[in-house]
Amino acid sequence: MTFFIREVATLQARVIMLVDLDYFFAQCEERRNPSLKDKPVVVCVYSGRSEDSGAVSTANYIARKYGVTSGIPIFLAKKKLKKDAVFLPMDHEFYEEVSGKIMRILRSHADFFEQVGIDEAYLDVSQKVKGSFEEAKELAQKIKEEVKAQQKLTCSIGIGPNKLVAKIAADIQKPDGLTIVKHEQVESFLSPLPVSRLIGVGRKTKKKMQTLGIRTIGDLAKYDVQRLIEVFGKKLGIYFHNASIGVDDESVQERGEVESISRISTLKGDTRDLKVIVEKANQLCDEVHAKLVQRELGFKSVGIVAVMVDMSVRSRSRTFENPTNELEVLKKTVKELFEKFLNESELEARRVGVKVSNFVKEQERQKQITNFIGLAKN
DNA sequence: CCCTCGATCAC
DNA sequence: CCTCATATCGAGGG
Repeated sequence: MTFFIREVATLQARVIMLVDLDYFFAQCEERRNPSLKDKPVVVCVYSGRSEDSGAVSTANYIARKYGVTSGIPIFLAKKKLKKDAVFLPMDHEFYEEVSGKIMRILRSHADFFEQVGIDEAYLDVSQKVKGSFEEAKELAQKIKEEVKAQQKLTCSIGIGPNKLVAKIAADIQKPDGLTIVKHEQVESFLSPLPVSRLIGVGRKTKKKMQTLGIRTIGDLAKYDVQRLIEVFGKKLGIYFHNASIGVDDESVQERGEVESISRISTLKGDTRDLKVIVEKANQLCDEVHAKLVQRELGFKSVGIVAVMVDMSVRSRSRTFENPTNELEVLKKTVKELFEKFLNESELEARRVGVKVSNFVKEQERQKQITNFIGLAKN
C-alpha cells in the first residue's frame, strides 16, 4: 500500500515555479541608465492627445511609494511625484530583447516551460529537483543569481505544487523575493488572502463576490459550489471552487502561436468622422499586416473596436469564406465595418482598433489555392 | 459547430 | 484625464 501511494506521488506530485521579472520595463530602464536607480522611474504609454495624456505602464518601487501604479494617468503620476522623477516612453523593442535573453536562461532550467507575457514564466521543475521543494529552493536561488549576473535584473519567484499556488506565492514577496508553499501549507497559505489574489478575480468579480459575503479565499472555499456555478457560470464556478482550495492541474506547456493580432490607438480628438477614423485605422492595418507578413500568416476574420467617449467598448467583425493575406482586403473590410458601425452608433469615438484572427499558415493557404486551381482545370 | 458581440481580466 | 494586446467565456443566433 505504501508502495502504491509513493508511486502515485512520484507520478503526480509536481514542483512548479513562477518567475516574475520585477517592475520589468522600469528595471530595464534602470539597467540601461543606472543613474535612475535612486529616482522614481515611470515608464509611460503616451497617447498623443496632449503633452501628458496617456497612462503609466510600469513604475519602479520608489515611484510606487508615492502611489504611482500601472494604469493611472500620466498627469496624475506627475502630480504625485513632482521634482526629480523620470518619465520615459515605452521602448518595447528593448524590453523584448532583454526578455528574450532572460527567457532563454529560465527555459534552460525547466523540464517544461511556459512564457506568460513579456515578464513572466512558469517552470515545471519536478524532474529537475526530483520532487523536492528544498532542491527547488536552491534551484530558484541559482536562477536568480544567474539572471542577476548575466542580465543585471532581479526577479521574484514563487514555488508551489501547481501554477495557481506558484503564481500567488510569487506575489507575496517582491521585488527580489522567493516564496515557497508546500502541499501541506497550501490551505493555510491561501485561506487568509483576499480573493483578488486569484487569477480571474478582477474588479468586477471581486465586487460580485463581496455581495455574496466572500472576501477571502477561505470564504470562497466554504461557499457552495452549486451557488458559485449559478452566479458565475459553469466553467468559472468550478474554477473558483478548485482555486479556493489550491487545486489546479493545468500543465506547464509552451504557448502555441498567437490566435489574434490587434492594434489600438487613441485618436487626436473624439470624432465620428469616417475619414478621420479610417485614416487612423489604415495606420493600424499597416502595423497589423506587417506582423502577419513577419509570421507568414493569412487571416479569415477581421475585427474593429471602438472605445467611445463614455469609455464603453464596441466591436464588429467579419469572417470570410476563404483566408487572405492582402493588406488591401484588410483595409477595405475595416473601412466597411467602421462605416456600418458609425451608422449604428450615436457617440463619438475616442480610440479605434483593428484585429485579425482565424489564422491560416500562408503555406497552407497557397496550397489550398493551388489545389483549387487544379480542381477547376479538371 | 461556427459566427458575432459584449464583458472581464490582466499585461 | 483614463494605454495596449491577447485570451476566454457566455449568450444569442444560425
